[in-house]
Amino acid sequence: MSTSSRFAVAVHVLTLMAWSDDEPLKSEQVAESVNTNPVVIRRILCDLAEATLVVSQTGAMGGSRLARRAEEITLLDVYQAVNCGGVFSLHRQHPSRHCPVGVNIETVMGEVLDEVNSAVGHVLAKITIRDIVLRLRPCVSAAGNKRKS
Amino acid sequence: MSTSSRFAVAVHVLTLMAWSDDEPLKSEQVAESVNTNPVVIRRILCDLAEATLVVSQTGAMGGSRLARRAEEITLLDVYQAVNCGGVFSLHRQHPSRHCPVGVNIETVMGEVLDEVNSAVGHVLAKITIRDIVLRLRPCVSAAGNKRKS
DNA sequence: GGCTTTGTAACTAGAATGGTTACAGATGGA
DNA sequence: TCCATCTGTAACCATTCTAGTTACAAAGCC
Repeated sequence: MSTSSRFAVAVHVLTLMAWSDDEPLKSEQVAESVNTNPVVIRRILCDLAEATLVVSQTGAMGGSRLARRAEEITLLDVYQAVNCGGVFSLHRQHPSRHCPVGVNIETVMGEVLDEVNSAVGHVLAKITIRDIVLRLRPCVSAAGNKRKS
Repeated sequence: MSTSSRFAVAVHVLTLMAWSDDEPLKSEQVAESVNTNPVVIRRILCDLAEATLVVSQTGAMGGSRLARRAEEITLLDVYQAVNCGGVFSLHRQHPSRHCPVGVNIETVMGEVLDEVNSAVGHVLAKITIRDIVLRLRPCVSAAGNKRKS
């Protein structure tokens, strides 16, 4: 019943960069949009940089920008970059080896976990950061239309 | 990067009951196979009972058994019964409402979360406790063959 | 009535998450 | 060359979650 919000924030960050069209963003600007601390953002940016999804530059006038085009970054790339573990966890303690169920349940549930994770990956691989930007725009235009009426 | 093992344990428990063919199991017996404390098991059994997947009886000679046949309990039933939350979490703090991305990213990521959760459900709905028992047996026979050679 | 077992509350230890401060190192510009 | 700026990262803290544990009331069989 607990997962981290790192994935959602990472997508948010990349979407901001796609939105801001190649202009480097400072961690403080991003933090303001996400409503958190700049260090939290920089930690996530480090993960994204390791996966070559963003490029960061230190120093004055530095910041981070996308390392690829928005349509070439899938949510699966992001999911793997921030390494949020699997959908569920296996047993903490190994079950009894003297029980016919206990001795093999970990293997079987491991297979189930693989199937589930694979299904998640399949969904995420079909969605790119560009798609997220496009899904965002209708909301923005709707707001614009409201003002007009 | 953290989920609970409640789902894996719940499947383990139900599989034990399917294996033991309608003979009521005490929480202490189950705890021995899972290698944990009986109270941990009883807590999970309460969730499973609320979802009418098991029936428990207090008192001497009490215990728990399946409320339906093993082939009529899917892993999706179990997943929902132990309510392990979704695959990932949305933002802890709401993003800035003054940013065109921040103001709508929660909605969009909520939709993505729904898609992913739905894919997980689709996989889990196809696997029953009976299937888990069947997946277990080859391992057991393999162990038997080893002793024979 | 007495023994057994579940249901549940209360407390604890340990881990994970995110927030915060602090600072070294890189970078660009005056 | 010096300074202001920004990232990368360590260290620490508060909060939350998980599961382990003890304890006990209530239910149910013999």
